Amino acid sequence: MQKLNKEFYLGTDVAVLARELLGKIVVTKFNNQYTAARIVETEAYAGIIDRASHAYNSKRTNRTEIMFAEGGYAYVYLCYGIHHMFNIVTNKAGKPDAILIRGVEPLEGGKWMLQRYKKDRFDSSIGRGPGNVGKALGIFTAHTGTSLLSKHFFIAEDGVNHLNIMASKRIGIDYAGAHAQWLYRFFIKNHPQVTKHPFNKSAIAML
DNA sequence: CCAATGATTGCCT
DNA sequence: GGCAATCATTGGC
Repeated sequence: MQKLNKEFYLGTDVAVLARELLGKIVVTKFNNQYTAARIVETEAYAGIIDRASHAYNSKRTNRTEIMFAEGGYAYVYLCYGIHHMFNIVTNKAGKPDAILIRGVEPLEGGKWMLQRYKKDRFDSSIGRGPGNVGKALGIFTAHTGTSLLSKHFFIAEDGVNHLNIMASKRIGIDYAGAHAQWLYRFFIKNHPQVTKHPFNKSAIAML
């Protein structure tokens, strides 16, 4: 399995990168628990010009500081006090783009995932939704700032496969005004680990 | 200092 | 379809 290199993360078009991440594999090996899952849904957040981005208007806080680093780091933040949201920082240093991983298909380490959910059987909710991505893979806010070129936390190339990719508006960002209309959400058509949402119906197929 | 809230989820009726 | 859970971060005082 080939680890994505630094150049990938330095790409300057966050929407293109969000689409390219579909099908790739997130690998974590925390506390000696190996888990891997295929990315099936992403959202792009375009740095300082995007009203939906935490770094909009160059807003720098302790939390968002990692977004301003060069691409290739994890940005993990807590949402609603419960959900650990895993983002991938991209672009050059000073260009705070990020990609939210919203859905993954479990591939390896199912027993660790079940343990994290306190379940004894698999169901399609495991890995579906951004909060569940962190939950399945054991990613917490403490991992923010971790390099994705490290041994225990990285993204890997998957072999070849033709994916049926759809684009839609992003979920849960009504406050972003006109920017909420951008087609910056990408997902694999009809995949069970993709969030169920009305936007799915108006999504556009991509070549 | 302190109140308000969110790139959400899952359980309830 | 409605809504409670739960807390770090944020911004206002």
